[in-house]
Amino acid sequence: MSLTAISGAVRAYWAQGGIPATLVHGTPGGPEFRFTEGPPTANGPPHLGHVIARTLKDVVLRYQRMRGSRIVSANGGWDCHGLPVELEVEKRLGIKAKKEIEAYGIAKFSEACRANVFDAITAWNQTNDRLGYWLDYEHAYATMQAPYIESVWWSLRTLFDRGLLERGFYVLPYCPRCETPLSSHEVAQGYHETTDPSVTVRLELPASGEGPRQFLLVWTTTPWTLPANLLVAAREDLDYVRVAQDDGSEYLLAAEALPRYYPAGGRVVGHLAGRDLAGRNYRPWFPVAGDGPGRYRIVLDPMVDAKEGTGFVHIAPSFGIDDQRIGAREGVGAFDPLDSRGVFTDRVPNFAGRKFKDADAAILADLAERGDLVVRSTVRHTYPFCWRCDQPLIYRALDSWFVRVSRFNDELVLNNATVTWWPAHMREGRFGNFLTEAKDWALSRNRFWGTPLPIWSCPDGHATCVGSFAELAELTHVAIGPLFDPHRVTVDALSFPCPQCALPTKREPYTIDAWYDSGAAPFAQFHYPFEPGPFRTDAPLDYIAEGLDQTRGWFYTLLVLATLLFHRPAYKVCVVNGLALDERGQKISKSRGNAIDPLGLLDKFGGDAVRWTFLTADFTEPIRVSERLIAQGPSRSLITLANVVAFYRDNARADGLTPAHERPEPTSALDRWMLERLAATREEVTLALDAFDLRRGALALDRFLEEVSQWYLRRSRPRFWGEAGPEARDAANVTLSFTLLSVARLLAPFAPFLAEWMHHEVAGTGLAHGTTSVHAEPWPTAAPPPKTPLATAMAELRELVEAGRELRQRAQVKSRIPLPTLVVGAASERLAPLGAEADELLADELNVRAVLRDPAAALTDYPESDWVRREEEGQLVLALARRPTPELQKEGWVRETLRRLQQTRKELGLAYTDRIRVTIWVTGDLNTTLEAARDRMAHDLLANELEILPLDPPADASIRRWDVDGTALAARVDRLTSSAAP
RNA sequence: GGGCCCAUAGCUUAGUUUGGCUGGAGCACCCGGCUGAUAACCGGGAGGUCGUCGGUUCAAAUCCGACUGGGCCCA
Repeated sequence: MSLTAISGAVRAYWAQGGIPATLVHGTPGGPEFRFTEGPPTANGPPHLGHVIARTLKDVVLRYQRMRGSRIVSANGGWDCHGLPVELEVEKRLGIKAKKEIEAYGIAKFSEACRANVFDAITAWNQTNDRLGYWLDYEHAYATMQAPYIESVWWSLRTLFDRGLLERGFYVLPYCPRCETPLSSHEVAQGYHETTDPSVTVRLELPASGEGPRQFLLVWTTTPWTLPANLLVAAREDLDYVRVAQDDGSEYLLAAEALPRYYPAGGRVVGHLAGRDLAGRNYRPWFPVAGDGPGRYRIVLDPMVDAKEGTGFVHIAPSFGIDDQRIGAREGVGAFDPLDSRGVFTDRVPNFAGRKFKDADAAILADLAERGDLVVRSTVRHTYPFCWRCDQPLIYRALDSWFVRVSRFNDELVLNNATVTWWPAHMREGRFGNFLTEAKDWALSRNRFWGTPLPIWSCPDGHATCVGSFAELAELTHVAIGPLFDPHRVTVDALSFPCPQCALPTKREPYTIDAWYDSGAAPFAQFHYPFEPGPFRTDAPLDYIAEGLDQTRGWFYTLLVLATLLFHRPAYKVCVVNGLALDERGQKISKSRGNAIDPLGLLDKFGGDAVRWTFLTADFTEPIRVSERLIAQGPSRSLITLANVVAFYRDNARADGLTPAHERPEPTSALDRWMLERLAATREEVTLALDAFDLRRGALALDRFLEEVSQWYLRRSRPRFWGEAGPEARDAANVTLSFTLLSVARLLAPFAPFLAEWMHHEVAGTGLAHGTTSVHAEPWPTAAPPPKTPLATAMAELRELVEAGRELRQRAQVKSRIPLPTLVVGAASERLAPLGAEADELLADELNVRAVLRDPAAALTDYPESDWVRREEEGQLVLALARRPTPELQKEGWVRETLRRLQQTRKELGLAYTDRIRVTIWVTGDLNTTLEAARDRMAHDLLANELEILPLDPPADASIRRWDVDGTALAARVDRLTSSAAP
C-alpha cells in the first residue's frame, strides 16, 4: 500500500460520506477554539510556503476537534482587493497606466477584478484537498463582500471618531507607474541591487565680508531631488573643516570625511562645529521652488553623520522621511516638482517633461557646467522597486489618510507580550523590534479595486466618516438594498450635504490598503457589529499560523486593529514557518526557474508524506524541499506503519481475529511493554499538542512507530502465525490491534489520510460508506498505566541483542548457525522486570540454544579461548560460546542451503505458492547432512521433488553454484506449476 | 550600516535552556540476514576538525566574544 494510494482512497471516502462538512466546525456546543484563516489572494496557485502554513493550521484544528472543541471559525477566507489583483487584471487587459483604466471604465475594470479573484480557486481547492486541509470553504468569507466591507467601514468610523484616522502629509513609497503609494510590506518585496549615481556637489555660502568664497560639499545618490532642495542639515556637535582650494576658495566638510575626499590630507585651514554654521544661508543650485520663509539655510539635526558623504545632508522635504520631518519642523513647506507619473512639470523649466530618474544626467551636466559638480561616480546598492511593475520607487510626501498607530506603540508592545510565539524569539526579536518603531499607517491608496475609504469631505475641509450602509442611505437619501455594491463604482457617485456646513461633499477618492481588510477578518467575517455572531470584543484568537513574511503583514495588521479597536491582543498563539527553499537551499523564485509545484508533490507522494516532512523538520527555519527529500525523508516511517497495518490485516484480520477497542491486560512482558510505550507516547503527544509544539508531537510518534515496527512486530510475528499457540496469538492480536487503533487517533492530526485508512483497516470495516471517521473519534485520554521499569529493561535488552550480534561478528559465526550458550553477566539484574521472557528473546534473536544467567560471572570463568566476550569496567556483560557443536554446525548448513535455494526462488520470480522441483549436487558431509534433512527442506521449499545427488554437477547455465564452508554446492530449481491466483 | 535567526556525517537531524562518561538516530553507501510487511522488513560497518578562531572552566557541540557562510527583516 503506498501512501499515495491510501490518500486517494481516503479522499474518496471523505467525499462520498461528506465527512469534512460534518466535522469541520467541531463539536456543537463544545468549548470555543478561536481561529481565523489568514486569507490568501487566490489569483495565483498556492506555493510551498502556503502548504507549510496550512499543514500547521490543520494539525491544530484536527487536534482541537478531537478534543471536543467548537472551531470559531473554521471558515475559509479570501483576500480579494488590492494592487496584486489590479495588476493581474491590467496585464490581462493589456493596460499599462492608470489613465487607461479610467478610459476603460472603473465599472468594467472592477468587474474584471472581481472575476479574477477566484481564477486560481481550482488550484487552491485541489491543494487543500490533497493536503487534507479541512475548512468550510462553502462559507468562506471574502473581503470584497458587502457585509465584510460594511464591518470594515464600521471599524474605520470607530477609529475616526476617536481621532485615530486623520488626513496627513507624509512621505510614502510611491510607484510612479501605478501612481499610488505602497504599503511597507509591498516595498519590502521589491528591494534589489541597482547602480545609481553617487555624486558630490558644492553649494556656495554667500560671502560674509572679505573672506574667500566658501562652499559646502553635499553628497547624494538622487541628483533628481536636487531641484527640490530647500535646506541643508548639519549636526550640532560634528567637527567640520575648511579646506583651502587651489583657486583660493574653501570647501567645508566633516573632518571624518576628509580622508575620503583628500587622501593626501588637504590643506585644512580651520575647524568649526556644526552649531557655528546653523542658520547660515546658501545659494541654491536651482532656485525653482521660489523663496519661502527659512528656505536655503543650514539647519541642525541629530540624524546627520559623516560615515557616508560629507556631513552635510541635502534636504528635499518632498522626498524622504527625514527630509519631510526636518522640513516640517523648520516650517519651510515642501516643493514637489513632479507630477503623478514622476515627470518634471514646467515649474522646472530646464528639465520639464523628463521622468525623475531620466533627469539625473541633464541635472549633473548642468551642475558640471557651472563647476558645482565636485565628484562624479556611481554606487551599487539596494533600492526599492515596485514589487509588481519593477519601476524604481520614490519616497514622496503625499496627502493621505493615516491610522495613528504610533500613539499605541506601548500598548502594541504590551499586547504582544502576551502572545506565545513559535519560535519564541519572534516576540522580542523580529516582531517586537518592528512594533517598538511602528509608524503611522498610511491607509489610502490612489487606486480602484479595494474597500473605498468611507470619508466624504466638503470644500471647507469638513470630513464625514460613514460607518454603515444605513447611515449612508440616511445621508444621501438613496435606498440601499441587499444588492448594494459598496465599491468605488457605486459609492463614488454618492454625495450629501456636509452635516457641518451643508456644502456638497465628495468622497475622498481613495481605496484603503488591502492589509487593513485582512487585519479586520476576525470581526468582519461575521459582519460584526451588524449581525449577531460569535465574535467577542474581549476574546483574542486562540491560534493562528502563517509564514514569516506575515510579520509585517497579517500578524501586524491583526495586532494593530485588535489593539486600537478593542484594546486587547489579537491572538494567543502564533506559529510561524520559515521560507521554503529548493534542494540546494536557494530561495525559490520564478526568475531562478526553481519553482516547485506543491500539487505535483502532493499527487506524487500523498498529503501525509508532505505534511510529515514539514512537521518533523524544523519548520521555523528555512526548509529545503524537493522530490528527493520528500521521497527519502522521514515519511518512510509512515510507509512502514502502513506495512505494519497491512501485516495485521493479512495475518490477524484475515484469519478472523477481532481487534481490541479497549485496553487489554496481557501478561507477556513484550505486550505489556508495548502498551506502556503507547501510554507514554500518548502523554507526550498530548502535552506537545497542548503546547502547540507540533514538531515534538510528530517526533514522539516517529520514535514510537520505530519501536512498533522494528521490535514489537518483529518479535511478535511467530505468534501471529500461531507458532506459540492460540493464547499467545490472541494476546498479540489484542495488543497490536489496540495499539494500532490508538496510533490511528494519535496520528490523525498529523497524517489524516493514513490515520483514517488504518483506523478502518484495523477495525475491519474498510473505508466503507457509513463508518465512523477517525477524525470523529475522541482524542485518547485514558489514564497512564502505573509506572513500571519495563521500558528501561527492554531498552537494555535491545542493547544486549545488538552487543550479541557484534560478538557473533567477532567470532565469525553467522546468525543462522546456532550457538550453544549465551551467558548474561552483570546486566542480568537490569533485565529482571522482563522475567524469563528476556532469555527467550535473547535466545531467539541471537540464535543460541541456551541462555545462562550468571550475575556474578568472573572473566576467568569464561576464557577467551572458548568464549567471545563483552566486558565493561572489568565485569563480564555477555559471553557467547565461540563455536557451534557439530550438530549445530550441521543445522547451520541446512539453513544455509535453504537460504540459497529460497534466494534462488526469489530470483526466479516465483510466487511463494509455486511448487518446484529441486536438484542438488553435493558430496561429503554436507551431502549426508542435507539428506538427513530432506523432508524438512522439501516442506520449507514447497518442493514436490527434491533430488540430492552425490556427484559433481553437469555443465549447465541454469545450475547455480555456491561454497558452503569450503564445500561446493550446486542446485537447479524448476517451477512445476504456474502460480494461479486462488 | 542596524536587528533577528541558523550552522552537528553526503542529506535530514537529536543533544545546546540547566557544561560532565566513547556526540545519538534515520536516509543514502558497503557487508550480511530474510518465503506469511517484498515499490517492504532485520542486523552490522564505514562515515563527524560539532562552521573558524579565541576566551571562561578541572571539563565546552553546550556558556562568552570575534570572524566566516546562509536566511529573513529594517535603513
